[in-house]
Amino acid sequence: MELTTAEENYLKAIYHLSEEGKKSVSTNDIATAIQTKPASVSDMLRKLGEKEVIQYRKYYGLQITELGKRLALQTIRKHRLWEVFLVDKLHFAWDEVHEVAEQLEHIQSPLLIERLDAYLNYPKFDPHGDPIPDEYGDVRSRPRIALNEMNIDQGGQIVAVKDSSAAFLRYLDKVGAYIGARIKVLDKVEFDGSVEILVDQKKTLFMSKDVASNILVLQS
Amino acid sequence: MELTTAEENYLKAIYHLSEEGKKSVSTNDIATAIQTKPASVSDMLRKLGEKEVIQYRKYYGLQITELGKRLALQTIRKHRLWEVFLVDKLHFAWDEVHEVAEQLEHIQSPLLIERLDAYLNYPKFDPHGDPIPDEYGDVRSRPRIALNEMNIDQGGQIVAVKDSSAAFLRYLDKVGAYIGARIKVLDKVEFDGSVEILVDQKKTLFMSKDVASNILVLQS
DNA sequence: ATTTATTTTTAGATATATCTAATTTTATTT
DNA sequence: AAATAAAATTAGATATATCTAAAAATAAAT
Ligand SMILES: [Mn+2]
Ligand SMILES: [Mn+2]
Ligand SMILES: [Mn+2]
Ligand SMILES: [Mn+2]
Repeated sequence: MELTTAEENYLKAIYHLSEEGKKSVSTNDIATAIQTKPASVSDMLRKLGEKEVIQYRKYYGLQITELGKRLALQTIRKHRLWEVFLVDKLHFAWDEVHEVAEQLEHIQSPLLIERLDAYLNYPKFDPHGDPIPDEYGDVRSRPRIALNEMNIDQGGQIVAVKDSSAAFLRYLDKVGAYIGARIKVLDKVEFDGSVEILVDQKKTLFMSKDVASNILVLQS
Repeated sequence: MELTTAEENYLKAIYHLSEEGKKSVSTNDIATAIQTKPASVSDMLRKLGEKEVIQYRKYYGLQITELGKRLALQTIRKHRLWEVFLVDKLHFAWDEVHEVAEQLEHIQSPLLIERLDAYLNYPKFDPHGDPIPDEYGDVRSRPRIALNEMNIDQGGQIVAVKDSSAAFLRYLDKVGAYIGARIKVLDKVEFDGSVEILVDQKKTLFMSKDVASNILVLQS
């Protein structure tokens, strides 16, 4: 069972939406995620249904199948391994890797991925803190909490970001929030949900609720 | 000016055929090289003509333009850099790299190639001894002679192979002929053009004219 | 100089992936 | 419950890339 590049992109989007969104995934959601038109999505859903990577009933949502999950996780694995390569070996910034990994994830060669994984020393997380599935699609996920949901005086370590857009990542670079940083919540503003945190026991940072909600913390 | 993957593959084939074949490149030659049908080639030639990477007159051959050469060399540069990466870093055998490089060469990212080149320490030749064009398309070519055209007692160093097929490369591995090996012609058989050579001053090897003609030597 | 053979191009299909506009189905209001 | 709004699908185009079969142009042979 081989998928085209377009099919892999759709399936990956469907997998991500299924994971987070809980309830059923809508045609419009997919169209938004993948920057295309709903008409194109309908067409593709029919094809993905025929290939049995989703279960699809017209007008009623869809459900990703076990086969679909396995294939999506394979593509995600490739995407994240390439991101590690770009950052660790080619010294890309973490906001520069996404577009390129979006292309590299479609290269077909099991040997390549096996070797790349070994070369990178079997990394468990990508530069944005997202877990890298193993070759069987198993994901070791850590219990993470959004920074805006922590209470005053609670501490932890930044382990991932929800938003991987270049704009957001560059903002984090600028204010000095990075993956691995140890943080503690100093204050929370009831009114707008913004927070004040202490980074690495030396620097205080104010951030809006919007920003904080996109930072994931492993509590200690 | 951006080319599709298919256009890049055609242009690369046309460039290679133009270089070696001397005279004009035929539709059938391209079809053979690229494993497609002449009808498909005709169609593509029209498109490549419109994009001005070749000069095309129906029924009379074609000529690659300066623009076309520049773009072809860019793709060739990418292909060969990836081959070096696969062999040097991921420990692929030299007969395993071609298919994968054929895909990787189409990844669009100037930064990626720039960084990859630096990471590999600006290699000048790929694993098959072929020169890697610089970012401006300049190729430093060495004067090379086919092994079957050398005379008895002449010596040199194997620097490249003409045929990069897995079958041929594995044969060379098996008999112990590799790029970098120092060789000397011990004997030539008039009748069938086969040769006997001394490798690294210790091992003698017999090879047919067909094999010898695909081994390129830098004479000393 | 015709005839024949070869090469190349065109015509017409098929497959993928996308779009706009129209239609259909489901969901929400009144 | 009927009317209206929203979401999803289908119809019909366009663009790329490929194929087979037919036609046209060039090259080779008699
Ligand atoms: Mn992608
Ligand atoms: Mn990532
Ligand atoms: Mn290619
Ligand atoms: Mn090569």
